[in-house]
Amino acid sequence: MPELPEVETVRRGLEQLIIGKVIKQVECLDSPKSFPNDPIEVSTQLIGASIVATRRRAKVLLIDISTNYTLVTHLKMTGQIVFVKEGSTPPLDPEVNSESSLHPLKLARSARASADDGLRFGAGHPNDSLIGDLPDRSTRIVYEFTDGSHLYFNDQRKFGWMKLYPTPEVPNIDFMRKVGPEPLEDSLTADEFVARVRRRNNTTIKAVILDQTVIAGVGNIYADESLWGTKLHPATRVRDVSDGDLRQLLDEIRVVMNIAIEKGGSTDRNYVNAEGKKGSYIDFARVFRREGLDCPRCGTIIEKIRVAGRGTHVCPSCQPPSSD
DNA sequence: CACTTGACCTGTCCGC
DNA sequence: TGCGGACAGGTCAAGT
Repeated sequence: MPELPEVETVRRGLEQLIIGKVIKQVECLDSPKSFPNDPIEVSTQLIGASIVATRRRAKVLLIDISTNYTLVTHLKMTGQIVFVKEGSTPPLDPEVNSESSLHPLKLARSARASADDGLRFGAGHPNDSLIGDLPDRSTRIVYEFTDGSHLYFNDQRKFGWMKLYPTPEVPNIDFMRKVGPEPLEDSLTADEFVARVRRRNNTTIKAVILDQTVIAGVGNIYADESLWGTKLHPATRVRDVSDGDLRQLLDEIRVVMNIAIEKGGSTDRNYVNAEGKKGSYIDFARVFRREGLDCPRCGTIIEKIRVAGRGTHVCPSCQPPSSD
């Protein structure tokens, strides 16, 4: 699901693909929730304007427009932003939106997941003629640029949203005011991280690092991965975690996120980058979605439990539960 | 106030 | 084969 590394991958892709392009038309194919702005304001501020920059804060993507407005986007769980060149076949990996019949685990573990796409292609999709074609059933908003290329905002589950704000107002958006520091910026020191986590001494360590007001951008995948790296059980209360372990946890968050950005993010089910391609971090994951498989560190079978209301993956040997 | 749970959605998988 | 229910998880609102 789009967490910090996935959103950053999309941002970098868009930076190469849409800077300078001029918007010719905007079409909203869905309820106002996907695009709750006044349509007249949207067309006034967007039509004829050009894309000047792409930014990211936490899991929020920011696309700056020449009219001093910014498209603020949250992909939530199943959102995608896909760029398609004029006249080119849309590159969206067909199995991503067509919900292949394969179990995600088998998909993730398949050594050559892409090699047999062709077979799954015809067999799995309900409508072969629409395979990989955009817009599709999940498309919410379509931007057409003057050169004939398109940008699609897709979201199967409609949790995501895209909203237009005057650029100077972006820092005043409620979420932006409350969100915690960026984990990959040097300005976040280990001391500050420990202090922020310690404010929530009575809850579980996993719930705390998922809290966007404590630290930005950590979601379920990288929470499980970084806790495994620190050998901390996700249900451990913060008060039972040492300062040293908290410092190491920040290091692990940084390590897994940097690797994930290198790998182009994690595609569990729906995530694709700005060119419609899947990320490969999931193949390097050490616990996430690996229940029933061997822990890569000690060989113990990885278990799936529930912590902070989320599916949670742990090695019961490396990450023993605290006695509490 | 601190913390947990449910709602928002759609599609898939599993058991009966 | 069909059907109901559990599940997936980012964030906010409501509840304890």
